[in-house]
Amino acid sequence: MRIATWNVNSIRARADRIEAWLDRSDVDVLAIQETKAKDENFPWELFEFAGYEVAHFGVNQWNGVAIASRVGLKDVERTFPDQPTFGKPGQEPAQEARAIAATCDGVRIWSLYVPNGRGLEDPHMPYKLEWLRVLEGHARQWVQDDPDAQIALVGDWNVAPRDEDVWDIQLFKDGGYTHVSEPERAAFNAFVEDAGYQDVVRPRHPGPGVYTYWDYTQLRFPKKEGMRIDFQLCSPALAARVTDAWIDRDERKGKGASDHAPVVIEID
DNA sequence: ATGTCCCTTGGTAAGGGA
Repeated sequence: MRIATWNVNSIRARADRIEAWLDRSDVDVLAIQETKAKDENFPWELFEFAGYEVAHFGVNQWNGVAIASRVGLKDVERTFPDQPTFGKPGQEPAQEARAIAATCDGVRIWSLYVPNGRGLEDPHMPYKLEWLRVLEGHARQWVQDDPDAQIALVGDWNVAPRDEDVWDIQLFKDGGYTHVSEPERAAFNAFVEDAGYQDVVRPRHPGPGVYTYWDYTQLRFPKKEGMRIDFQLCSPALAARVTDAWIDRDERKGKGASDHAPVVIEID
Protein backbone atom coordinates (compact mmCIF):
# COMPACT_ATOMS: atom_id res chain seq x y z
CA MET A 1 0.00 0.00 0.00
CA ARG A 2 1.20 3.47 -0.89
CA ILE A 3 0.32 6.40 1.42
CA ALA A 4 0.95 10.05 0.60
CA THR A 5 0.53 13.29 2.50
CA TRP A 6 0.34 16.65 0.76
CA ASN A 7 -0.45 20.18 1.85
CA VAL A 8 -2.08 21.32 -1.39
CA ASN A 9 -2.68 24.99 -0.44
CA SER A 10 -6.26 25.14 -1.79
CA ILE A 11 -7.98 22.10 -3.25
CA ARG A 12 -9.76 24.19 -5.90
CA ALA A 13 -6.74 26.12 -7.13
CA ARG A 14 -4.84 22.81 -7.26
CA ALA A 15 -7.55 20.59 -8.81
CA ASP A 16 -5.76 19.99 -12.12
CA ARG A 17 -2.44 19.38 -10.41
CA ILE A 18 -3.99 16.92 -7.97
CA GLU A 19 -5.79 15.03 -10.71
CA ALA A 20 -2.58 14.70 -12.71
CA TRP A 21 -0.60 13.69 -9.64
CA LEU A 22 -3.10 10.98 -8.68
CA ASP A 23 -2.83 9.67 -12.24
CA ARG A 24 0.93 9.21 -12.12
CA SER A 25 1.73 8.68 -8.43
CA ASP A 26 -0.23 5.43 -8.03
CA VAL A 27 -1.01 6.19 -4.38
CA ASP A 28 -3.67 4.21 -2.53
CA VAL A 29 -4.27 6.82 0.12
CA LEU A 30 -3.75 10.57 -0.06
CA ALA A 31 -3.95 12.65 3.13
CA ILE A 32 -4.56 16.28 2.23
CA GLN A 33 -4.07 19.47 4.21
CA GLU A 34 -5.14 23.06 3.59
CA THR A 35 -8.07 22.41 1.31
CA LYS A 36 -9.26 25.94 2.15
CA ALA A 37 -12.82 24.91 1.40
CA LYS A 38 -16.13 24.16 3.02
CA ASP A 39 -17.73 20.84 2.16
CA GLU A 40 -20.09 22.61 -0.25
CA ASN A 41 -17.09 23.90 -2.24
CA PHE A 42 -15.15 20.64 -2.19
CA PRO A 43 -14.50 19.04 -5.62
CA TRP A 44 -15.93 15.61 -4.77
CA GLU A 45 -16.12 14.60 -8.42
CA LEU A 46 -12.38 14.99 -8.87
CA PHE A 47 -11.81 12.04 -6.56
CA GLU A 48 -14.78 10.07 -7.78
CA PHE A 49 -13.52 10.22 -11.37
CA ALA A 50 -10.05 9.20 -10.23
CA GLY A 51 -11.46 6.17 -8.41
CA TYR A 52 -11.07 7.33 -4.82
CA GLU A 53 -13.48 7.61 -1.93
CA VAL A 54 -12.89 10.82 -0.04
CA ALA A 55 -13.77 12.29 3.36
CA HIS A 56 -13.36 16.01 3.97
CA PHE A 57 -13.48 18.28 6.99
CA GLY A 58 -13.71 21.99 6.26
CA VAL A 59 -15.68 24.71 8.01
CA ASN A 60 -14.54 27.92 6.27
CA GLN A 61 -11.79 29.25 4.00
CA TRP A 62 -9.09 28.32 6.50
CA ASN A 63 -7.35 25.00 7.10
CA GLY A 64 -9.39 22.01 5.86
CA VAL A 65 -8.20 18.40 5.80
CA ALA A 66 -9.19 15.33 3.81
CA ILE A 67 -8.37 11.69 3.16
CA ALA A 68 -8.83 10.05 -0.23
CA SER A 69 -8.53 6.29 -0.56
CA ARG A 70 -9.00 3.55 -3.13
CA VAL A 71 -8.50 0.78 -0.53
CA GLY A 72 -11.46 1.57 1.71
CA LEU A 73 -12.37 4.47 3.97
CA LYS A 74 -13.95 3.50 7.28
CA ASP A 75 -14.66 5.03 10.67
CA VAL A 76 -14.10 8.63 9.64
CA GLU A 77 -13.37 10.88 12.64
CA ARG A 78 -13.25 14.68 12.54
CA THR A 79 -11.03 16.29 15.21
CA PHE A 80 -9.30 14.21 17.86
CA PRO A 81 -10.77 14.00 21.38
CA ASP A 82 -10.32 17.19 23.40
CA GLN A 83 -8.73 18.92 20.43
CA PRO A 84 -7.87 22.45 21.61
CA THR A 85 -9.84 25.33 20.19
CA PHE A 86 -8.63 28.75 19.07
CA GLY A 87 -10.08 32.21 18.79
CA LYS A 88 -8.47 35.59 18.45
CA PRO A 89 -8.85 37.91 21.45
CA GLY A 90 -12.48 38.96 21.63
CA GLN A 91 -13.63 36.03 19.55
CA GLU A 92 -15.31 32.83 20.60
CA PRO A 93 -12.79 29.93 20.52
CA ALA A 94 -13.74 27.38 17.88
CA GLN A 95 -12.76 23.94 16.66
CA GLU A 96 -10.64 24.26 13.56
CA ALA A 97 -10.60 21.80 10.66
CA ARG A 98 -7.10 20.48 11.28
CA ALA A 99 -7.51 16.74 11.87
CA ILE A 100 -9.41 13.94 10.16
CA ALA A 101 -8.93 10.20 10.48
CA ALA A 102 -10.01 7.12 8.58
CA THR A 103 -9.13 3.45 8.48
CA CYS A 104 -7.84 2.42 5.07
CA ASP A 105 -6.96 -1.24 4.49
CA GLY A 106 -6.38 -1.73 8.20
CA VAL A 107 -4.26 1.39 8.74
CA ARG A 108 -5.59 4.18 10.92
CA ILE A 109 -4.54 7.35 9.11
CA TRP A 110 -4.67 10.85 10.58
CA SER A 111 -4.39 13.77 8.18
CA LEU A 112 -3.03 16.61 10.32
CA TYR A 113 -2.56 20.31 9.80
CA VAL A 114 -0.72 21.48 12.91
CA PRO A 115 -1.30 25.12 13.88
CA ASN A 116 1.41 27.43 12.56
CA GLY A 117 2.21 29.31 15.75
CA ARG A 118 2.61 32.61 13.88
CA GLY A 119 5.18 34.03 16.31
CA LEU A 120 7.06 32.95 19.41
CA GLU A 121 5.01 35.36 21.53
CA ASP A 122 1.77 35.04 19.58
CA PRO A 123 -1.30 33.43 21.25
CA HIS A 124 -1.22 30.97 18.36
CA MET A 125 2.01 29.46 19.78
CA PRO A 126 0.60 28.08 23.06
CA TYR A 127 -2.33 26.82 20.99
CA LYS A 128 0.08 24.98 18.72
CA LEU A 129 1.97 23.45 21.65
CA GLU A 130 -1.18 22.38 23.46
CA TRP A 131 -2.64 20.96 20.25
CA LEU A 132 0.43 18.77 19.81
CA ARG A 133 0.53 17.81 23.50
CA VAL A 134 -3.05 16.55 23.52
CA LEU A 135 -2.61 14.66 20.26
CA GLU A 136 0.62 13.06 21.52
CA GLY A 137 -1.19 11.85 24.62
CA HIS A 138 -3.70 10.03 22.47
CA ALA A 139 -1.06 8.69 20.12
CA ARG A 140 0.90 7.25 23.04
CA GLN A 141 -2.22 5.67 24.53
CA TRP A 142 -3.20 4.06 21.22
CA VAL A 143 0.03 2.10 20.95
CA GLN A 144 0.04 1.31 24.68
CA ASP A 145 -3.42 -0.19 24.34
CA ASP A 146 -2.40 -2.16 21.26
CA PRO A 147 1.29 -2.64 20.45
CA ASP A 148 0.27 -3.98 17.04
CA ALA A 149 -1.72 -0.85 16.17
CA GLN A 150 -1.28 0.28 12.57
CA ILE A 151 -1.29 4.06 12.84
CA ALA A 152 0.08 6.76 10.55
CA LEU A 153 0.15 10.37 11.76
CA VAL A 154 0.80 12.34 8.60
CA GLY A 155 0.63 15.91 7.46
CA ASP A 156 2.02 19.40 7.79
CA TRP A 157 3.50 19.52 11.28
CA ASN A 158 4.79 23.09 11.00
CA VAL A 159 7.90 22.10 12.94
CA ALA A 160 11.46 21.71 11.65
CA PRO A 161 12.85 19.25 14.21
CA ARG A 162 16.53 19.64 13.33
CA ASP A 163 18.77 22.56 12.44
CA GLU A 164 19.40 21.01 9.03
CA ASP A 165 15.65 21.05 8.34
CA VAL A 166 15.83 24.73 7.36
CA TRP A 167 18.15 26.29 4.80
CA ASP A 168 19.72 28.79 7.23
CA ILE A 169 19.31 27.98 10.90
CA GLN A 170 21.15 31.11 11.97
CA LEU A 171 18.63 33.26 10.13
CA PHE A 172 15.78 31.52 11.96
CA LYS A 173 17.40 31.77 15.38
CA ASP A 174 18.56 35.36 15.00
CA GLY A 175 15.18 36.35 13.63
CA GLY A 176 13.24 34.65 16.40
CA TYR A 177 11.29 32.60 13.87
CA THR A 178 8.81 29.87 14.65
CA HIS A 179 9.14 26.19 13.65
CA VAL A 180 12.64 25.78 15.14
CA SER A 181 12.14 26.79 18.79
CA GLU A 182 12.88 24.32 21.57
CA PRO A 183 9.26 24.06 22.78
CA GLU A 184 8.04 23.30 19.27
CA ARG A 185 10.75 20.71 18.73
CA ALA A 186 10.05 19.12 22.13
CA ALA A 187 6.35 18.88 21.27
CA PHE A 188 7.19 17.14 18.01
CA ASN A 189 9.93 14.92 19.43
CA ALA A 190 7.56 13.60 22.09
CA PHE A 191 5.79 11.62 19.38
CA VAL A 192 9.05 9.86 18.63
CA GLU A 193 10.75 9.72 22.01
CA ASP A 194 7.76 9.20 24.31
CA ALA A 195 5.08 7.65 22.12
CA GLY A 196 7.44 5.52 19.99
CA TYR A 197 6.38 6.68 16.54
CA GLN A 198 8.96 6.79 13.77
CA ASP A 199 9.68 9.26 11.00
CA VAL A 200 10.06 6.65 8.28
CA VAL A 201 11.17 9.10 5.59
CA ARG A 202 14.24 10.74 7.14
CA PRO A 203 16.35 7.57 7.40
CA ARG A 204 15.86 6.99 3.68
CA HIS A 205 16.37 10.65 2.76
CA PRO A 206 18.67 12.25 5.31
CA GLY A 207 19.55 15.91 5.14
CA PRO A 208 20.93 18.42 4.94
CA GLY A 209 19.16 20.01 2.04
CA VAL A 210 16.14 17.69 2.01
CA TYR A 211 12.95 19.70 2.30
CA THR A 212 9.19 19.37 1.83
CA TYR A 213 8.21 23.07 1.69
CA TRP A 214 9.55 26.11 -0.10
CA ASP A 215 8.00 29.56 0.43
CA TYR A 216 6.50 31.17 -2.65
CA THR A 217 8.39 34.39 -1.95
CA GLN A 218 12.08 35.19 -2.36
CA LEU A 219 12.69 32.54 -5.04
CA ARG A 220 12.99 29.99 -2.28
CA PHE A 221 12.49 26.96 -4.49
CA PRO A 222 15.00 27.72 -7.27
CA LYS A 223 17.46 28.79 -4.58
CA LYS A 224 16.91 25.47 -2.79
CA GLU A 225 15.91 27.31 0.38
CA GLY A 226 13.25 25.10 1.93
CA MET A 227 12.09 23.48 5.14
CA ARG A 228 11.36 19.90 6.17
CA ILE A 229 8.05 20.25 7.99
CA ASP A 230 5.84 17.54 6.43
CA PHE A 231 6.19 14.13 8.04
CA GLN A 232 4.75 10.66 8.18
CA LEU A 233 5.08 9.27 11.69
CA CYS A 234 4.26 5.57 11.94
CA SER A 235 3.44 3.45 14.97
CA PRO A 236 6.12 0.80 15.66
CA ALA A 237 4.16 -2.03 14.07
CA LEU A 238 3.43 0.00 10.94
CA ALA A 239 6.97 1.35 10.69
CA ALA A 240 8.22 -2.23 10.52
CA ARG A 241 6.24 -2.71 7.31
CA VAL A 242 7.64 0.31 5.46
CA THR A 243 9.70 -0.66 2.43
CA ASP A 244 10.30 2.71 0.79
CA ALA A 245 9.71 6.43 1.18
CA TRP A 246 10.31 9.58 -0.82
CA ILE A 247 9.55 13.25 -1.25
CA ASP A 248 8.15 14.18 -4.67
CA ARG A 249 10.16 17.37 -5.09
CA ASP A 250 9.35 17.55 -8.80
CA GLU A 251 5.73 18.35 -7.93
CA ARG A 252 6.92 21.69 -6.50
CA LYS A 253 8.15 22.72 -9.96
CA GLY A 254 6.39 24.88 -12.50
CA LYS A 255 3.46 27.24 -12.55
CA GLY A 256 0.54 26.42 -10.30
CA ALA A 257 2.44 24.26 -7.81
CA SER A 258 1.60 24.06 -4.13
CA ASP A 259 4.33 25.40 -1.86
CA HIS A 260 4.55 21.88 -0.35
CA ALA A 261 5.69 18.67 -2.03
CA PRO A 262 3.93 15.31 -1.48
CA VAL A 263 5.61 12.90 0.93
CA VAL A 264 5.05 9.23 0.09
CA ILE A 265 5.66 5.91 1.86
CA GLU A 266 5.33 2.34 0.65
CA ILE A 267 4.10 -0.44 2.95
CA ASP A 268 4.35 -4.17 2.21
C1' DA B 1 14.04 37.84 -14.26
C1' DT B 2 11.11 37.58 -10.55
C1' DG B 3 7.39 42.46 -5.33
C1' DT B 4 4.01 35.04 -3.80
C1' DC B 5 -0.23 32.84 -3.58
C1' DC B 6 -4.91 31.97 -2.17
C1' DC B 7 -9.34 33.00 0.03
C1' DT B 8 -13.17 36.21 1.26
C1' DT B 9 -16.28 40.23 1.01
C1' DG B 10 -22.75 44.28 0.09
C1' DG B 11 -16.07 43.19 -3.50
C1' DT B 12 -14.26 45.21 -8.41
C1' DA B 13 -9.46 46.69 -3.61
C1' DA B 14 -8.04 45.28 0.81
C1' DG B 15 -7.25 42.29 4.59
C1' DG B 16 -6.02 37.75 6.62
C1' DG B 17 -3.24 33.77 6.61
C1' DA B 18 0.78 31.13 5.39
